[in-house]
Amino acid sequence: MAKLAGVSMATVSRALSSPAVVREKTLERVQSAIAALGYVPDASARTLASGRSRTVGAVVPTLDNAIFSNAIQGLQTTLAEHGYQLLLATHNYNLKSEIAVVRALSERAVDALVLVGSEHAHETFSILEKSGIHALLTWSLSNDYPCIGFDNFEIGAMAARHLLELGHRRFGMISGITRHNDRARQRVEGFVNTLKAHGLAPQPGAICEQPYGFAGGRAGLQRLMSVGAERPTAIFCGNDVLALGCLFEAASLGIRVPDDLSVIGCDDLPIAAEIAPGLTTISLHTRQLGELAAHALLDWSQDGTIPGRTELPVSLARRGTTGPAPQ
Amino acid sequence: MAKLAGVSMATVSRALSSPAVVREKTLERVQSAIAALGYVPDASARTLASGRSRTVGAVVPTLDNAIFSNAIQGLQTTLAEHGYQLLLATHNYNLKSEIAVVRALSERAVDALVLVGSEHAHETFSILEKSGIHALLTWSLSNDYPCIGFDNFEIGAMAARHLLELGHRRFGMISGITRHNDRARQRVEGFVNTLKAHGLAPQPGAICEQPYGFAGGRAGLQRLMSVGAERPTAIFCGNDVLALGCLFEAASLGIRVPDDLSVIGCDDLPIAAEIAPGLTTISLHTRQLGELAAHALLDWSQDGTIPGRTELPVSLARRGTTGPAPQ
DNA sequence: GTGAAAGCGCTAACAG
DNA sequence: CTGTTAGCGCTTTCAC
Repeated sequence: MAKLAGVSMATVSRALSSPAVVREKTLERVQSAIAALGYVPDASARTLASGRSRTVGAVVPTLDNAIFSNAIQGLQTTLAEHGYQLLLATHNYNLKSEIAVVRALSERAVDALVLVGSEHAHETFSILEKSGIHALLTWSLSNDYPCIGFDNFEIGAMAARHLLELGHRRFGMISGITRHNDRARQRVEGFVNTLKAHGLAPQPGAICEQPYGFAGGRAGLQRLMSVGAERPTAIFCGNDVLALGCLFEAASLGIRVPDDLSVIGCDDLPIAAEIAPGLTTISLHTRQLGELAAHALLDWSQDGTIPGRTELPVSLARRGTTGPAPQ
Repeated sequence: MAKLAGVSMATVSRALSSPAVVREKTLERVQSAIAALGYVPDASARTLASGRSRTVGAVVPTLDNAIFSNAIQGLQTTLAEHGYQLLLATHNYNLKSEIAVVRALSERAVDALVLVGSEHAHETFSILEKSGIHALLTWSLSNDYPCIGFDNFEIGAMAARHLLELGHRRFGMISGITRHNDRARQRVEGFVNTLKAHGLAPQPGAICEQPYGFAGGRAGLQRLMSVGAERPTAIFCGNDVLALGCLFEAASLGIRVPDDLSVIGCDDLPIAAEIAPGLTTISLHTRQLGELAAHALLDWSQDGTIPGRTELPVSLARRGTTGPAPQ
């Protein structure tokens, strides 16, 4: 024991967790003993005895999507700065996996958990309640739980307004898979409802769901262009990767953007600014979301401050791939 | 206690960790009691008592680079399938941060740790030794530690050979920052040494280090094109993001690829296949690296099988942005 | 300010 | 196959 340095284990413990409460001289002796012995405290013992693990869990759909890995990067970095570690898990948009993963993390005695979206299995919520783990929802807004996210309905509405202002009248949308994904669903709703409000409800078949990836964006454009005479002159893509795929396919098909077709995405990935013409897209600041989430969780588990509902701003970025309606 | 279901806590423990060793009837009773009570085992207590946490740590430079987030995705998914959790940390290419983070994870009693690259601070290695934590190096190959990675020297050599075969004689390279990054450094060495072996040592100034990002690739091309008359006809970029930035800048500058300039990257990101012409690049299979690492760690901490040195294949993908030397 | 003692909830021999 | 008995290494009252 490091208390071969003349003090009791209780004092060592205090020297480590609340240095302010031990006399300066004692503190020094403890610290040099620690250095000499190469002593490393055991987190599992600390957790067991104190009930706090200084670890937070995060469950995201996948890290293959840059928006999530960026947010996790921000979350982890901020947590680490405050002595917290990150237990990370993914569920690949599978509700069962999410339940399993949340259960696994809850056993790990995480001090708090961040989830993506507001739609989760009943069981997920009940595990959280029973274990009393603080949960923070991200990306979406919720009235029932602490959350920090975007108004996804507004994102869709914003895209619609932009396109309407440019004079378009025939619209298409390439959405991500909406099943078990409230973000994707709300973007569709925001887009469609806004068009409807202008008496321009999109035709059946004009809303096309595609799996995440460039291939999805390509397939989406093919579908939307094959509906006959009433081809859309403007397409809203639920995220930038679909938008990029759509753009690549347009190039393959010889469709000029934005002359023949306007395309707008969402996320504002770094590459959106690099391609020519720059992709019109909606900025989200996902990195910041991760950092804010970290601070909210830190405050929650340290001071007991329950986070409220934080809405992050969204805004239109660039206007390269959208332009006036043809003719 | 769940042993209100008629058995001792020891039996509950066995029912959970080695179900094969308890009688079927007893097992059932325990399980229904568990379900009824909503009992959730406490991982910190299990860890403290057993000395195993069923948690592995991973330390990567950053998640903002898709190659790392892909590998982590593979690692985490595979670990979860076997009941293991992932503690994730990043260091942003900062040696001090890495030490801090490795220390933090070692306190968390991780059963094993995965690191990126073979170059680390002495202190990092000594923490690992003292704590006896199993460490697996990834991305690079090592003769001293268990590892699973790529031959980064060969990657540079492969790029050089490809360009030499196309008849190029004046070369440039846009490398990632080589300080504290053995992968980047070895790629440079492989490239340069191979050229030297053919009597075609690149001029001073032809090897240009740039920070990761599209901007780095753009700046790199500007630098290489401003060296005067002896402009390179072929450029090897240390990774695809730099290569893409280089390509974007070439487009801005009116340099035709591959007619005026050949560009080759490394990583084979999904977008490499989508842009036109497809980016010539070297495939790495980082997802697989993550999965293999998971299996290696699982075997190591469960059966004690010490992983050896695994070299993952690399190969040339596509030939869109490279072509014969001009003239 | 500091020490002594009582666990935190589980696993791991050891009997039986 | 199952119960009993010790701790795992720390935090935390409670006295001093």
